[in-house]
Amino acid sequence: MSSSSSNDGSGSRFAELKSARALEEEVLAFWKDERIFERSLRASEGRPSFVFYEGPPTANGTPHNGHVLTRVIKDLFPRYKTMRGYHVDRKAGWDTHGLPVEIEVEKELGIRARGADSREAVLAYGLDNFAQRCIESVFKYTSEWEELTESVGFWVDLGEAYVTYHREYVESVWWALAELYRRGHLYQGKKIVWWWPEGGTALSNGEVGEGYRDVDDPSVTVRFAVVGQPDTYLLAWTTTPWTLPSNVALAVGPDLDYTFVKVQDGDRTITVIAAESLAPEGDVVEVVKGRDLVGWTYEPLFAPPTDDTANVDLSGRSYVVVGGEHVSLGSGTGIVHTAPAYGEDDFALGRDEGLGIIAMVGPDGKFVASAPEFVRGQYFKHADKAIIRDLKERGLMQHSGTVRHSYPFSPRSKDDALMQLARPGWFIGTRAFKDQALENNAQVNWLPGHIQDGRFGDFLRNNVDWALSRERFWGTPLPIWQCRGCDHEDAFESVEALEAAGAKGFDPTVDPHLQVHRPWVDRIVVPCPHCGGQMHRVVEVIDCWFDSGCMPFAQWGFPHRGQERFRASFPADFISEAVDQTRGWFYSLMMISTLLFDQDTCEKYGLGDVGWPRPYKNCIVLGLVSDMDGKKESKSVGNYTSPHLVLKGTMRMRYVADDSVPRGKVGMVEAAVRSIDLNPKERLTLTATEQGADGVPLSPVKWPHPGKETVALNPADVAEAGLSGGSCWLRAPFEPPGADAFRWLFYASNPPWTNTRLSLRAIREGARDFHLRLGNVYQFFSIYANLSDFDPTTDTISSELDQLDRWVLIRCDQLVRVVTARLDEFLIYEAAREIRDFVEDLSNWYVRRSRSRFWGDGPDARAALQTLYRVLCTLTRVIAPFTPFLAEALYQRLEGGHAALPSVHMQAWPTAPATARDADLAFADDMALVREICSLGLAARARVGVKVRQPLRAVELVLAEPDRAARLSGLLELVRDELNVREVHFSARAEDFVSFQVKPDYPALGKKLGKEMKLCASALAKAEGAEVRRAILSGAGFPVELPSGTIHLTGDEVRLEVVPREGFQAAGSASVVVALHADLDEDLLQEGLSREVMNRIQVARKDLELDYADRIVVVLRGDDAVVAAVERFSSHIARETLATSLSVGPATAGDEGELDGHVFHLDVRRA
RNA sequence: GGGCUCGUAGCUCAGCUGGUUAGAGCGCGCGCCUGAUAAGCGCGAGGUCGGGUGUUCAAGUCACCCCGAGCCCA
Repeated sequence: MSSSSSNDGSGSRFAELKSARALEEEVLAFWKDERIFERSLRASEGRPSFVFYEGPPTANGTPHNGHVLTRVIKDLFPRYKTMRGYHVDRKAGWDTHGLPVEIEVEKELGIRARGADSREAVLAYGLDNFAQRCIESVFKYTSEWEELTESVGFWVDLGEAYVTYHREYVESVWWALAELYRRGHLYQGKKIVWWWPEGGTALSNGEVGEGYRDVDDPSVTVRFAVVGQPDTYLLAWTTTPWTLPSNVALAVGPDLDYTFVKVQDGDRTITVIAAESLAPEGDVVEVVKGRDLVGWTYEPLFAPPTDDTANVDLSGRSYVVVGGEHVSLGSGTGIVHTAPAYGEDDFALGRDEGLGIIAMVGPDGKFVASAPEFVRGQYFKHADKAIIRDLKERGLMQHSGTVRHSYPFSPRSKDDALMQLARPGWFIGTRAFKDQALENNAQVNWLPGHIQDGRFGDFLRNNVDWALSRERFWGTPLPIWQCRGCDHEDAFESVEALEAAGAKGFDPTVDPHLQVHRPWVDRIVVPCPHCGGQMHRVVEVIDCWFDSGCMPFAQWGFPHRGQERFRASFPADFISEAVDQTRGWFYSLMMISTLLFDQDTCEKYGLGDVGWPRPYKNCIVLGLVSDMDGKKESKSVGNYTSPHLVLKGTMRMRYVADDSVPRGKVGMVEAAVRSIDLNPKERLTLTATEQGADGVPLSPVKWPHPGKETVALNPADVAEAGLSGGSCWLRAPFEPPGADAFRWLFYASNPPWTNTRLSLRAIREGARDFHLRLGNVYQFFSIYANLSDFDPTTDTISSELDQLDRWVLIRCDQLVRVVTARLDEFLIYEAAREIRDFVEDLSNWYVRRSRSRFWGDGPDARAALQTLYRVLCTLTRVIAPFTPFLAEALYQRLEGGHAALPSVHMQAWPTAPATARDADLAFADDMALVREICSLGLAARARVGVKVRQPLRAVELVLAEPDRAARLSGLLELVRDELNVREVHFSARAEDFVSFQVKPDYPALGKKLGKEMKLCASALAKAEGAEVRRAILSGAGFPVELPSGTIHLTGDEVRLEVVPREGFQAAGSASVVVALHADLDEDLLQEGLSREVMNRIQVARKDLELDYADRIVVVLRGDDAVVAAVERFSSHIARETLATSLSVGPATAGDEGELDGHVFHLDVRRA
């Protein structure tokens, strides 16, 4: 591209803009060939840096529209800040560890059988091989990610990407862990976790959150027989009967009221105890406080286990009533069944109250050997029924039913229910740092602001220690080695540290990245410095959120290497991810940096005084991408707009052949049909390959969801398109909107933190508003610039500016000023709207009103070209961060031939005076009023019913503020032209056809008058408007009687408005009334007729498909009126229509044409 | 069940610290323009600002309650 593009065969300096797709391909090729991204980075080296952190996505799934959103938001600020003179490193990253990867591999290996113990299967497969497969899987979709990244124009350094499984990265994470260990923040403990028995692992909060689903579970109220009080029972409620055999206590609220109620149970009467408000119907015997029950004991429901398969520890108290603050009256009976092995509150209570513990269900999800015989060996979820039956038979069941509630399942295997389980594991003591984290949080600039005290602050305030360890395989290994001989243990921060401690067992034949992973790392043993025994690594790997939270330093391998890079890039100025990362990356980043980079560490590594916030200063929290109806987009639901369709106009789908689909139709879910939004005549084209030329035209039709990324087709259409193998291509019947339009939707349709309703339709609509309009302006410019050989390097702008030129330049300055301010505040949406409004003004007022100026060849035409050129050049820079392709294409066309820098993205951001001059502001106001006048004038014309082509004698303007008239005088020519009237004047007899209304200026008077405001308003309403106006204009002020005395209203305290009186051809707003003189005389009619003739000639020009500059020869005939009109305006007509000759004569016999009721014949040909 | 966000025209959304004809774009209807033309422009019709109760001279805007949606958490 570059300068050669200005010479693309047409010989024109300013080349045409292509379709979005062609243009984007052109620009991508240019960026690649000229290595523009690299050069922009190199060119900005040494400048102050603006630090951006890329949150690593995981590449083992295909990218979707949510990723497009994050990528385009992330791209905007680095581009902007680069133009503003900063150096912005953009190091890509990949998240490569964790359960999702393991699951994917297990699926591939076919060992992901439901309910089976996948741990055993993985171990049987061999961890060496498994790890290899994980590495391969991690980058399974890399090419798709890279392609999408590139095609939406996200400039990020993929070549230098950090990868969380790389040895350098792992060693940084090890360092962080070793630091925490040394400071005592990393400890081994026991904790209730959500446990996935089939997977043999605990799940993180995030993972658990994904798996919640509404299900029907048992809802049972059980009787616990009170010791020493025959036929008296405590009632406790649970939805997990399988935990009842592990019950060791009942919890009551000490301050709650409990009643003893006599109820009938078959043929006996028993007494049951429950919270007063939740007790069953019956005779109330007694009411006591919860604390009165504390210490009571009861019969175990089931015989206590006799061996230790259940990890029984009944050394503490058991089968006893205890007080618990967590007991509420929200549901149940106010008495809480407590099984410390299987619940978080229960566990905490057990710890605080010194309760025993029974774990009748093992980590494999099955009842242990010491469990009651009838459930022994059963899967926990399957045991509920047997337990309920047993309790019923023994008369211990007060009530049993079912309840619908949400319960978590494995997010990776939808049928595997999770259970809570007390597990040993490693934790980070984050709770002790809660206050520091909150302090840190308080300094972050969150967008939107409510995240700070809302979602994120809330999470921090309820902080619990970070359950770090995972009993899995593919993750950063916990770098802790324990001695088997004594209890010595230590944490190692690197391979080097291990070696220094005399570690043995490294396998030099294996890839260095794998050496720091299981199983190889497990083979490394360290001699124990105390007993001379051997230290082995603990088995756990860590939560992969910890990996990503380390990225500020781990991406550079800090502190083992890259110290300089890290120092220069900590903390970040800007990060952004979607709201679902609040408890994910945003949290892990902040917590790790809060803990790790205290003053000592900062001093040690020369980081200086980092302080708060760290590690990010500004964070845009993005909303989700949803379908047209606000439902979360989902490939498996089918309400999904393919990014490929947006970018390339095609999409690859799977298909099912179904003969109930009519021929010529393609079945997809309703939301998808509406998203594509074809009009009734348009069809998608079905082909076997992406480039397939021929194809079968199909119209989308609503269909029950055929499956993930799948459409339903009639078998005959399948055959006709020659499909095989289950996949097909669908092509849209229009030019794809492209990356810029895609980006623009995310910037301009709503603020980024609100959910974006995505559809192809919405993208195309947005593009019309902005791209098409701007493209048209450029096209207009290029036509006339090329025609008149405009040369921006030599043409100079005249010192005396035309009014429109002056106006558009003021507007352009204002645009720069406002967009700069908004972007500095990270307000993308507001900036985008400003741009859109400017483009509207440029096209619809500047260009449209200036059109005739471009036709000539004199100084005014040059001035117009030069002005428009300057505006376009500025605008190109302003839009560069938003729509980088269009901006680059425009830049190359406008400046490519002579620019000092090869790309707009290397250019400096435009500058404008910090504040506008008062005169300019006033001028902009005046122009706004002129536009209002034109709008009202056109409304009045429409009411009168005369076409705009017919000139009218005059308009009269009445301003609410008459002193503005003088300032408008220079702009009235615009009004005259736009409204097609011969004269424009300010009415001398305003009061004849306008009445004045006076209203109080509420903001001004409200504060002053308070309660008297209403009285004042009604007094003004009753007063004669014209009189008030005179009083105010005279300076005396208008007197109003109020209880507190008489006040004189000044011009600042009232608002004068004008209203047209009945009977005039007028339209008005509060500030101006525009009245038309709509009477037509012969003279006006004749001119109108001549305009009709001109119109016919122009239409004929168009029919002949002439070029803009082609000359014509015109022969026309008509009746007397036509001849007279044409003769009178012949030179004008000839000039306007580029006619070299214009002959007119009387109509002859054969003439049948007609013009406004006149006989008319026209003949136009190229001169 | 808890937290956060949101509910303004048929659709997508603006509406600043409360201030008096509640705006825009799209869509729709009518019309205009014709040297940006498979473009451009104008006008118009559409809203009891989710519902209710308060505070205030004044509420789309503030408070409380209710209804509905989305997300997060449990």
